[in-house]
Amino acid sequence: MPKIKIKKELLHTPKGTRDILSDEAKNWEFIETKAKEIASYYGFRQIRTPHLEKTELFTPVGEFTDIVEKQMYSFRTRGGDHLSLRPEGTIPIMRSYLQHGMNALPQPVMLYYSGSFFRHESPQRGRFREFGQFGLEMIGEEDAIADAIVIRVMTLILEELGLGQFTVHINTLGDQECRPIYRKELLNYYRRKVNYLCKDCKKRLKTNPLRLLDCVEEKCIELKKDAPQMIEYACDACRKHFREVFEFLDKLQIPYFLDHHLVRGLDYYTRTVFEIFYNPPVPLEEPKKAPIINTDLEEESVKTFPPQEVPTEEPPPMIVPERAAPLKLAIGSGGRYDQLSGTLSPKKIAGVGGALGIDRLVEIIIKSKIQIIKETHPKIFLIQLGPQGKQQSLVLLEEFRKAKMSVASALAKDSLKNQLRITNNLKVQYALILGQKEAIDGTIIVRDMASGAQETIDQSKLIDYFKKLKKNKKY
RNA sequence: GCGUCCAUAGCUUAGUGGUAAAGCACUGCUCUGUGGAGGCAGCUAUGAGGGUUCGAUCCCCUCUGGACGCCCCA
Repeated sequence: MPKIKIKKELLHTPKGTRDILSDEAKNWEFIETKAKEIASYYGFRQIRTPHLEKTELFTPVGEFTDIVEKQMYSFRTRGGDHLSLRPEGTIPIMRSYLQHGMNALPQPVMLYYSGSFFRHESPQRGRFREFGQFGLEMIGEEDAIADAIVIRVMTLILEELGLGQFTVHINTLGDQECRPIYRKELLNYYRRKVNYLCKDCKKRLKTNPLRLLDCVEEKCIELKKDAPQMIEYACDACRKHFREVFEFLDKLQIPYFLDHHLVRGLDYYTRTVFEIFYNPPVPLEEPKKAPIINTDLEEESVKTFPPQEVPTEEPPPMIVPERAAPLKLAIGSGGRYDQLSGTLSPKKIAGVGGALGIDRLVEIIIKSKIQIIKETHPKIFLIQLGPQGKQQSLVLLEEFRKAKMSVASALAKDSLKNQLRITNNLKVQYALILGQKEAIDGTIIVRDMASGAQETIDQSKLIDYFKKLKKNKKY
């Protein structure tokens, strides 16, 4: 045999992507199943859109956002079309809504989706180039109750997964009417201080002034303190909408946090925006000192919005140990996008949605050792010996399947010892032994693995035998 | 895009300027039809490419990949 030169680098998933192996995949499946179940209960129905869309479709994400600027997987097809792997879920769904005239359906149209999204970024904790999201969209409803329902269902999913320790950060970005006014104010404020801004923020001033608010440079944080806040400039309608949203959240006892500096990376958002953070019960590292940003936020939120009381269950004071990264990662986010449809069609369609990052949920579940999936062992294992035993075992397995009983086997193995070892490793309760002799006699040996007791019975009575055991809760 | 650290078998780790050791796992045998143990055997690695050197897995550079942070985001 000539030696083959093996390209080892081929045996590696592309950067930022990974295989989800069986054990982890169980968690994915569990999360997705749970999420679908809850979303369906609330009236959301599934939608599956292509992983590929026309590149241009995503421009409403924002011309100067990183996503559009440099994170999209875009390419030209052989036919000359410009396509992209979808970097987010909302726009394709809005496209679908418009394409299929869903405005003719009873409104709002409530949809959920689950699948992969793609962004070309440098990978790090909780960030991959292909990542999973479970998302909800409620299209065709302007009322604040829609915002609340989206948040309710998302948080309910978290609770049901045993991840009840979260805080919803929420803010309003105003609408077409009031945001430009606010933007202007913000610009006025910062223009006078342009020399004190960091390099990035000087750029932001031109491209996306709202982003100035979440800069983490010390000098910018300092300036932010006195910066005008959106809520002060929100028009009456936006103000009312925002108040209604967190009145609903109060009612639902969802721990939230008015974060006046929350702005999102996607330009199409209007009014409500939110991000959900997970707060582990026990921080991985003790916080050395309270981070400036958060104490600062907390005071402001109370001060700025007295009309409603902050929920009695005070959101945990966002302890963000400086070095414990997991806490900083949003596990879900979303917002309202009443203007989005306007960029794609003449129709004005309101909408609100949000998505959970499945990769991050899985990570939390694994790290915090939350047992969501019971380990399941097969209860019965079929051992076969000899050619006839092997043949007959195929027949028996099929009978078990029809009877809806699950039976494990290792048909490729030949030695009894080997198969028994596997049976034992799988912690199986009963082994069935079907050898040449039994195959000819039409019998089979049932072995209780715990006691080692065996009895020989007719194959024809096998299913009934186990049905009876099951009835008596013997396994 | 930037920064810090990292790279030895499927996994977890040793080790040395003279081509590598162990545990776990896996496969088989011991034992043509009765498991968990033991024994024996087998398998598999210095991420890629350059440089320094008589000689590099070890020192240097580049690349690739990873972890973490920044930016940004789920």
